[in-house]
Amino acid sequence: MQEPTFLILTALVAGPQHGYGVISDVEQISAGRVRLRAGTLYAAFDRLQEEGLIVEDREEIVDGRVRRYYKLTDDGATRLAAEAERMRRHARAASARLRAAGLGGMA
Amino acid sequence: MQEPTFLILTALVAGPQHGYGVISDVEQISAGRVRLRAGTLYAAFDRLQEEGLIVEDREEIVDGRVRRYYKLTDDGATRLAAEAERMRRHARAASARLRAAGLGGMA
DNA sequence: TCATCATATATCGATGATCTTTATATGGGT
DNA sequence: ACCCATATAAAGATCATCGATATATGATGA
Repeated sequence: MQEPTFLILTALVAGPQHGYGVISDVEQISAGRVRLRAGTLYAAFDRLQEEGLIVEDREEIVDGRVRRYYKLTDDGATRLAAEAERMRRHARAASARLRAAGLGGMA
Repeated sequence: MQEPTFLILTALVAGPQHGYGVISDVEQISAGRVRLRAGTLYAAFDRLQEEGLIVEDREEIVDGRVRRYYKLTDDGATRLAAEAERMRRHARAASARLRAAGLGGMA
């Protein structure tokens, strides 16, 4: 699972959100470092729904525009937890080795 | 940076290694979970050398077969440290939210 | 008022990067 | 005769990026 996908799932843990809500949330989560493109997001929505990790929650009409909300499924939460664990393990392995080698820009 | 690339760099922190050495090392680092394909590896070697994150170290001939060793550059180590930090941050954000929501398969 | 511009929202298609799959080549060990 | 270690290459898949389009409302300004 790549970074944008991971962050989209993370955003949805906090409750159902629509496209643009996810975009701003991800920007916050990543401290402004990850700015999702609309194309990336909506393609990911389709794919994740296909995989059963998210589902459409509801639609609202606000100022004449549709807002489509998606929410995380149980499978989605389980999957996200597994991915987080995997990332933590890999990050730990890398840092341990960098420390052992006295390298690694921890200036 | 995707997972295979990250793990290849991690493997090289421990010192210069050749293709098949990296494959076994990555298998160890990831506790058997990530098994690099030859195609993935050699393509990544080319790309990472292009980017200046690794360099060719030396060649050996063992039993008539070439072994080409690569090693991490300083840029490579810095980059790996940054990626590890980024992953840790994202993993932490996801876990915090999952915990707050009482979800997340931490059975 | 009317035209224009910006904003929020969603959609689509082309392109690009990275990984997977599969096949090929070679020399030594069993 | 076959398997293993090692490297290379090409086709295909997946996912992300980039850039464009569409629509309705709100804001700006002549």
